Amino acid sequence: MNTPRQELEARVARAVAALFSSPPLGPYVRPCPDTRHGDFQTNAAMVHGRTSQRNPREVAEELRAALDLDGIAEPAEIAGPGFLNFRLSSDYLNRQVTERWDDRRLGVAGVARPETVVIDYSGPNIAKEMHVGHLRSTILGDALARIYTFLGHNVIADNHLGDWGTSFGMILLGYKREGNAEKLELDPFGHLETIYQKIQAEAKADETVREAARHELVLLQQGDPVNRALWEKFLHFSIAALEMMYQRLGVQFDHQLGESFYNNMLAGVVKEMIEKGIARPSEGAIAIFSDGKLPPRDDPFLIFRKEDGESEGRFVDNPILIQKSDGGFNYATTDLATIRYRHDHFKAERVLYVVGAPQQMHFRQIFNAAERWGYGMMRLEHVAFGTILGPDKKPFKSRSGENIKLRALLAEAEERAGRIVGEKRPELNDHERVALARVVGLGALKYADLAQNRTLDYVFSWDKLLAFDGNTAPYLQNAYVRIRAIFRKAGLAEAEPAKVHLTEPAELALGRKLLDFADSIFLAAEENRPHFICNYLFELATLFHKFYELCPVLTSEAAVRSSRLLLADLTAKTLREGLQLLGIDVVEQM
RNA sequence: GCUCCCAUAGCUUAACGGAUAAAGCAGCGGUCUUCUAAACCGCAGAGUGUUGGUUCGAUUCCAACUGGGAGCGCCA
Repeated sequence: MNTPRQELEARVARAVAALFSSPPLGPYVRPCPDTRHGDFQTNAAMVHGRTSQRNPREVAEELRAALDLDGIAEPAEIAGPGFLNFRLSSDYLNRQVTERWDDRRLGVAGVARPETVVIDYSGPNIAKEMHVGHLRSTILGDALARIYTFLGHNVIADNHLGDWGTSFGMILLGYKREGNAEKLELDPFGHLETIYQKIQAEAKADETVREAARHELVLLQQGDPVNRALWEKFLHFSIAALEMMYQRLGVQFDHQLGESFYNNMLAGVVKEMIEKGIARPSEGAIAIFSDGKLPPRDDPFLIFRKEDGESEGRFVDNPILIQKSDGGFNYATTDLATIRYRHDHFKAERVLYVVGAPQQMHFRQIFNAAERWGYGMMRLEHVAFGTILGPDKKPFKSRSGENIKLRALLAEAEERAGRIVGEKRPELNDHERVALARVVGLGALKYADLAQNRTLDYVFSWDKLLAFDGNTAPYLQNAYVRIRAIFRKAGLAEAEPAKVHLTEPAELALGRKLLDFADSIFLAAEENRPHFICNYLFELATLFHKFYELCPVLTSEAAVRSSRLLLADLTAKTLREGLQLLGIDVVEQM
C-alpha cells in the first residue's frame, strides 16, 4: 500500500517525464509545512523551470495540465513562486483510512529487497554495572532492530559484550587476592567493580602490581585453566545479571558474541593483514597505514600536523594498531575479525554500529581497512550518538564513581511514575500501581532518549529523562488509553467494519495524518533516526486529542458513530504499533 | 595544530533546499453535569552564533571566523 506521498510522487514523476527531457530531479512531493496550503506540495515546476530557464509559474501550469490526480486529490493549485498544492480528495481519504484499518500492517509496506542487517548495540562491559552511558546505545539499537524487522529486513541483533581485554588482568589479580565467590554470585558487577577500583589504585602507585596484572592477562590469553575458569565464572554471573536488566528494559538480542568470542581468530587476522600488505610492523607493533588511495584530507589513516616552529603543516601517518609490541591484540583487531565473521557466518549485507560519536575516527579507519581487506560489498555504518554530560557539561566519567547506574535510573523512573499513578488512580492496589508505573516510567525514559536527534549531546537530568508532560511517552500512552476507554464503554473490543465518512476539520486532519505513518518509518530507517517516528506519533496524538475534544463518538448518530469508531480504532492501533517500534508498551487504562 | 560534531524563543528541542521558522517546558489567562483534565483552548515569547558566497528561494549547501565539545600509537 502506497502512502499518499508515494502515490503523488509517482504521479508527479510520470507527468515530469512526459514533459521534460531532463532526468528526474525528485523527490518532488513533501507534506505542506502549513496545512492551510494543502496536504502535500511539489516543487517540481520550480526545479525544472530552472533547468529549462523558464518561468516556474508557467511550467507549473503545464505540469498541472499533465498531472493525473484521478482518485487521489482535488485539482492542484498553483501558489507562491510555483508550488503545486494538493488536497487529498475526501473519497480517497475515506477509502484509505478504511483500507489501513483493514490491514494488519496499517498500510506500511515492507521493503522491496530485504537485507540481512546486523545491528550491534548495547555492548556493556561484563565487569561493570550498566550505567546511563549504555542507555542510548541500548535503547536506540533496540528501536532500530524493531524498525528494520517491521520493514521486513532480516535483522540480527548482536550484543558485542566487552568481556575481554586488559582490564581482566587487573580483575583476575584483584579477585585472587580478595575475591569472594558468594559476593560474585549475588552482585557480580558490584563485586568486580570494587575489586577493579581497588587494584587499579594499587597499580597506579606500584609497578609490581602492574606487572602482576599483565602476567595474569597473559595467562588468561594463553588459556591457563585457573584464570580461564575464573573468567568464565565472571562471565556467567555477569551475563545473568545483564539478562535481568535487559528483561526489565524489554530489550532482546539474537546473539551475544562478545570480544572473547573472536579471540582465537585474531592472530589469523593479523597474519592475513600482513600478507595482503595492508598492515606492517612499526615500532615493535603491527599497524595498518594509509594505502594512499584517498585524498589525504579524506584518508582516515592520515592526519594533518603542524609542529611548533614549522611554517607549513604536512600529512603524517595516523595508523591503527592491530597487534601490540607485547604480542597482545587491540580492539581494532577484534572489530576486523567481527566484520569477517558477520560476513562469512551471518551473510550480513549491512552492519549498523550503534556506538557513541567519540569513536568516529576509529570506525572510519576500521571501515576503510575492511574495504581494503575485501569486505567492500558490506555496508558498514556507524550510527553515532552524542554523549550524556554531567552537570558540569563534561562527559560522565566512569572513574569518578558518580556515574548513574541504569538500575537506579529505572528505579527512579518507576518510583516517580508510581507517585503520579497513585495520585491519578487512588483506587488501584499496590500490584496494579507498580505494574502501571513500570510501563509509564520505562516508556518515559526510553522516549526521552529517542525523541531527539541522536547526534546531540545532552546534559543528564532526572527531570528531563523522566518527564511525564508534553512530548513524552505518557502523552502518547494517554491518547491510546482514551481511545480504549471509548471502546470499553461501547462494549466493543475494536471497531466494526463501517463506511468511513470524515467531515469535521478535526476528523479530517486526524484521518490525513493516519495515512502518513509509513512515511515516518521509512524516514526513520533511512536516517537511522527513530525520532522521526516520535515526531509523527506526537503529532498524531495531538490531533487525536483535538478530535476527542470536538467530536463526540458514542453519542453521535449511527453512521457518524461507526465512522468515528473506526477512525479512533485506527488511531489506537497506529499509536500502539508506533510505540512498539520504539520499544514502548501501551496499557488499557492509566 | 589537525579532523569530526554542535550552535534556532528564558530552557530543551523540531523543521526531508522552499511559502508568515514549529513544538514542548517554564510564565500568564480560560475549560471537567457530557467517551479518563496525564487533556484541551487562548496570550506572550526567536528571525536561526558572525561575515560572505551559491540559488528565483538558505535554519538547511559552500567558505572563513567566533564559541562549546570530542578524538588524534600500543585502553575500549
